[in-house]
Amino acid sequence: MTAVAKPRYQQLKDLIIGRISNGELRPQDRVPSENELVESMNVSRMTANRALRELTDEGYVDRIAGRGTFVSDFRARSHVLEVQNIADEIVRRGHTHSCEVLRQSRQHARGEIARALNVEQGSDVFHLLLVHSENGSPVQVEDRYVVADFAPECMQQNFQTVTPSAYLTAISPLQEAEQVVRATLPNAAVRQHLQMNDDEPSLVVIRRTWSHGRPVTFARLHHPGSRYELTGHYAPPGTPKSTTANIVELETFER
Amino acid sequence: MTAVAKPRYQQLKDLIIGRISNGELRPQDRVPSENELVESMNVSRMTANRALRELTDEGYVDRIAGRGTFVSDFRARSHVLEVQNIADEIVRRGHTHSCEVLRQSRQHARGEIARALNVEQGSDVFHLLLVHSENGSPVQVEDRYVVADFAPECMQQNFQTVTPSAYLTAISPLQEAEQVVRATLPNAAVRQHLQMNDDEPSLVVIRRTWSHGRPVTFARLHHPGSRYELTGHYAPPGTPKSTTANIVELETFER
DNA sequence: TGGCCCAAGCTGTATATACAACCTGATGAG
DNA sequence: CTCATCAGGTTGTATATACAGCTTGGGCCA
Repeated sequence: MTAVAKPRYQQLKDLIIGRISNGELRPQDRVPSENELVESMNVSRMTANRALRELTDEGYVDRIAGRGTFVSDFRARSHVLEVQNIADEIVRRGHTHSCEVLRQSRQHARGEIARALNVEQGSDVFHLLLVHSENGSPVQVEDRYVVADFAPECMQQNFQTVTPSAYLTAISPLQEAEQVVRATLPNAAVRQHLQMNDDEPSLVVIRRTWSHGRPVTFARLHHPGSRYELTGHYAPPGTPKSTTANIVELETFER
Repeated sequence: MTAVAKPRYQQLKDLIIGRISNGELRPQDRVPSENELVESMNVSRMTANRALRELTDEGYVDRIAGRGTFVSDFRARSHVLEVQNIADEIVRRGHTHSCEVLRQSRQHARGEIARALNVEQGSDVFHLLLVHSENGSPVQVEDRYVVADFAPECMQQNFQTVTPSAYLTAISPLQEAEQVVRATLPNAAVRQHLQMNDDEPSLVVIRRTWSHGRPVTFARLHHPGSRYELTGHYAPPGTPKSTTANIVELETFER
């Protein structure tokens, strides 16, 4: 038990992250100000300042001089996890998102599913199979497994209106993700759902997501290669924002 | 001219980043200690501490209590930009990397190349075309353009031994990157170089990289879909490292 | 009523100071 | 010669204090 006392600024951060994680503090909610933390937590203002400043850097909160500190919209944090929610992505492009639910069942985890979610073989999991469309054209087949006791209300959800990703992040913040991207020729079922040509490749994203230190969901996301691409932008934390303004859209490239 | 004075801790950071960027400070070199900065820069120790601490968070330097502050090995920083160097990746798997140079020429940037690199039409650029192999099996066709005045020695380099990525990062740290991932059917030339079947899709990564605030290189990286996948792991900066230890390899999955 | 100004509270930065923990190299005892 | 100890430098953390700049809301004045 090498339980050396954690630094006080870290204790403050853990306290606030905890309140955000368990829903006590929700996006847009006001976080105690530095001076309030000084009083209630018995620390100096510089220590409270460091805790809140680091939480800002890590995307948990936003600070506005003269107003206060507020819990970030999850949107602001999600960039850490890259593309998380295809519905948001589509809406951000100004297009309309729709979704068809092909399967929504409870079953026993077997083989690779149980291993991926790190649960016993035969444990209860939910299985979701959805097709997401952009302006009526299918762009993603979502084949997702969710650990049952993480999301007990899963069978009552209407995933046409709230995507699984949005639902899961609403239950608890997703803290860690792992993904694999592949190019494959899809099987007949996927090809049919996505209205793809016979020789069209698909871009497959296999993603596992953690919450509170354990895997909670495992998804295979199939996309038509001709109508979907993944984009990413990476910059170290200290990069001044001005440089990103120079970035030109790559979408105009034709191969 | 809204040239309000930058905060002093930021000035210190810029100063040190500048010395790293221009090669004055190289990996493993000692960075001035907090007390040295206090004396030479006329700041308080807390200000110097903040500058060095943030540079640590951003991956520029490593600090060891009792010893000092040292410029990071670039390897430690590269994770920010995700997969950068396929040779390192292959070596890390314990395999052998080899590379064939198909083209290494100077030419004038046209059309999309000039736009992507944000240079005048007709500006000088270097064009590289390489095939990377893992244990003798080709895994990547690298089709890269480099702004000429950024890397004037480019034609003298032997890219069989040092990959363009490693060469470019050695010249100057890459600070920002943008990438697009697509699944496509490759053209005949790429298919031949990668020894792919007729109906095999390829995973294409299109990447632009910035240094000192301007794009310096633009690359199209083609991979055989059956032998290559992209993997990524995302965690917010504050995540304790213990959780990552739980992560199981996904490579065992078969589709 | 409408507009202005100001006080209060907030964040952002900067300094001076203090103590603890850590590492290294020199010194000295055996 | 070998080993333990110690001094000095370094980072890590914490506090008290100060001032600047921003935002909001209330109250005053015309």
